[in-house]
Amino acid sequence: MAQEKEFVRAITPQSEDFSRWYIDTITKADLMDYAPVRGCIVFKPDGYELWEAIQHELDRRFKETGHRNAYFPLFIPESFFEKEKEHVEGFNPELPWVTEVGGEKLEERLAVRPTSETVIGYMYSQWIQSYRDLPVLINQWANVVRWEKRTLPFLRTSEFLWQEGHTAHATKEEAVEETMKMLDVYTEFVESVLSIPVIKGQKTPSEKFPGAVATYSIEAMMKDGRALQAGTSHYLGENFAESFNIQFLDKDNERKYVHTTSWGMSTRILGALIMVHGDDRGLQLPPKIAPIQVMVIPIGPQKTRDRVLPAAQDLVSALRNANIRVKMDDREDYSPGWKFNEYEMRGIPVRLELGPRDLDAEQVTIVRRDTGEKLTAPIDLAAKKVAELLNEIQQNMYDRAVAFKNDRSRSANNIEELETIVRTEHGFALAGWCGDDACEAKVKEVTGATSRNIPFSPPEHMDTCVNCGKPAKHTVWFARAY
RNA sequence: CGGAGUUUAGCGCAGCUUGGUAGCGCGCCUGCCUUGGGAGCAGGAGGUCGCAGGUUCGAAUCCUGUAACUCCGACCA
Repeated sequence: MAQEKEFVRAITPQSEDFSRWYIDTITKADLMDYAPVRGCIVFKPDGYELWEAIQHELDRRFKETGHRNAYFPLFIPESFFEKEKEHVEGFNPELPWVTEVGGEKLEERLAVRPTSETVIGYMYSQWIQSYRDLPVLINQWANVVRWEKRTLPFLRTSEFLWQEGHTAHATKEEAVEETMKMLDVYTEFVESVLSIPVIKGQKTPSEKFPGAVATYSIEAMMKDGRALQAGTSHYLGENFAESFNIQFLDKDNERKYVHTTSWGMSTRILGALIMVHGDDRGLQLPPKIAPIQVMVIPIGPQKTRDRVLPAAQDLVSALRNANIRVKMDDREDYSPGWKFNEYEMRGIPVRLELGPRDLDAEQVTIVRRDTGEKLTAPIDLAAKKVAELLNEIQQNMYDRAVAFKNDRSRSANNIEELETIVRTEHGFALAGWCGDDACEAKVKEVTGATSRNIPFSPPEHMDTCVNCGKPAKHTVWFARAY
C-alpha cells in the first residue's frame, strides 16, 4: 500500500527482505552501530537501555531465588581449558588468545573467556570444603568473546554481554532442581515481560553445551519462522567438579564431588524482542520492558501553545505519579506527523496527542502502537486509562505472538514434509526421532533445519523417526535457527 | 573459511561500460514562515570516491592486493 510505504520509507518491508528489515530497523531505531572491529557492535544508548531494563528484571528474579552476584576475570589460563576435554574441543575454534604483553611472550597463553565454567570451577574448588558450604549460588554479569565466522548484530557477535549463573550442590537432585528452576525463571521473564512465547525442552546430545550432562533451552519463533534460542540452563553433573577437583566432605564423612549447573541469557534476547514484535513501521516494544512507555506530543500553532503546553505538562505529571514511564516531545522544529512516525518506528507503546481540539473537549487522544487504534479519554482519567491500556497491550502482544507461533507450527511425518514446513511454510516442525545422531544430521543436511529441543509438553507424540522410520524415542521440534 | 554482492558527503544513491575540474535526494546550518500523519521558500556548509600498491600526461572510473559490511553455504553454547 503506497500510503503505508510512505510512512516508513526508511525501512525495507518484512515481506520484501526480512534480513534487510532487521538491519534497517535496528539502525534507524538507533539501537546499535557497527564497530571498527570485525563482528563487534556498539550498543547505543537506546539499545543499551533495553539491555539495562532486561538486566534489572532478571537480576531481581535471580536474587529472589537466592543468588548473589560476583565477578570473575576476563582472562583464563590455557591449562584450565585442557582439564575438560569436551569443553575445550567445543570452544577452541572461537577462542582469542593473549600471547604477549609489552612485546614479551607470556609463560602461559591466556584465553579471553568464551564462558566461565573453568575459572569459576577452579575458584569453587578453593572455596568448598564441607557440605555446610553448599549450595553455592552465584551469578555474573559479564562480556564474553566467541570469534564467530558469521556475525549478525545482537544475534551473533564476536563479543557479547550476558549473565552466567554458576551453582554447586551436594546432590544430583538438588542440582537438577536448580537447572529446572532457572529455566522456569527465564520462561516466566520472557513470556510475561517480553511477551514472547517459548518452547521449553531438552537439547539433543549433538546440540548440548560442551561439557554438560544435559542442556535445556527455551526456543522462540521469529516473524520469519526461524527459531532463536532465548536462554539455556545446563546440568553439568560432576564433569567440572572432577576436572577442577571440587570436592566436599559430606555428613557421612565421605569426600564427594559437587554437582554443578550453569545458565545464561545474553544480549541475543534483544534480537528476539525485535524480530518477534517488530513490523514494517519498525520496533514494537512490550510496555513492561519499554524504557519509555508513553510519549506525549503537544500539537497546535504558536498562538495556542500557552494553553496546550501547561496542560500537556500536567498530563505528564499525572502519568508519572501513576508510575508510568512518560516523556514529552515539545520540540517546535519537528511537525507532529514527523513525531508520530518517529516514535512508532522506535516502538513506544502509547502516544498521547494533546491539541486545541482536545482541550476544547477536555479530552486527550490516545494511540496504540500495537493496533494503531486511536481512542480518546477525558483528561482527568488519562493516567488510569493509559495504565489499563499498557496492560492490555502487553497481553495483546503476547497473544498475537502465540497465535503466530501456533499457526506456523505443525507435525511432520517424513523428511519431505519437514522440509516443506521449514523451507516453504517457514515454520517449526514437530517430528519423531529415533535418537541416532546420524538421523539428526541427515535432517539438517537435507532441510537446513536443526533440532531445537525435545519439548517437555509436545502438542502430540510422534511414533516413528522422521528420517529412518524406526520407532521414535523422542518427539523433537525442528526449525531453521539463528 | 568458500561463493556472490556492496563500499562515492551524516543517511540513501548516481557517475565507472568508453579515464579528463565530484553529482542528486534526504538530513545538517542561517533566515522567513509553519504545527491534528514525515510542511514550504530562499541562502549556505559538507567528500584525500574503504585502504594500499600499479598502469597512465592524467584514475571514483582500468589492473593487483587488502579490509569491512550484506546475502548464500560450511562451522558454531
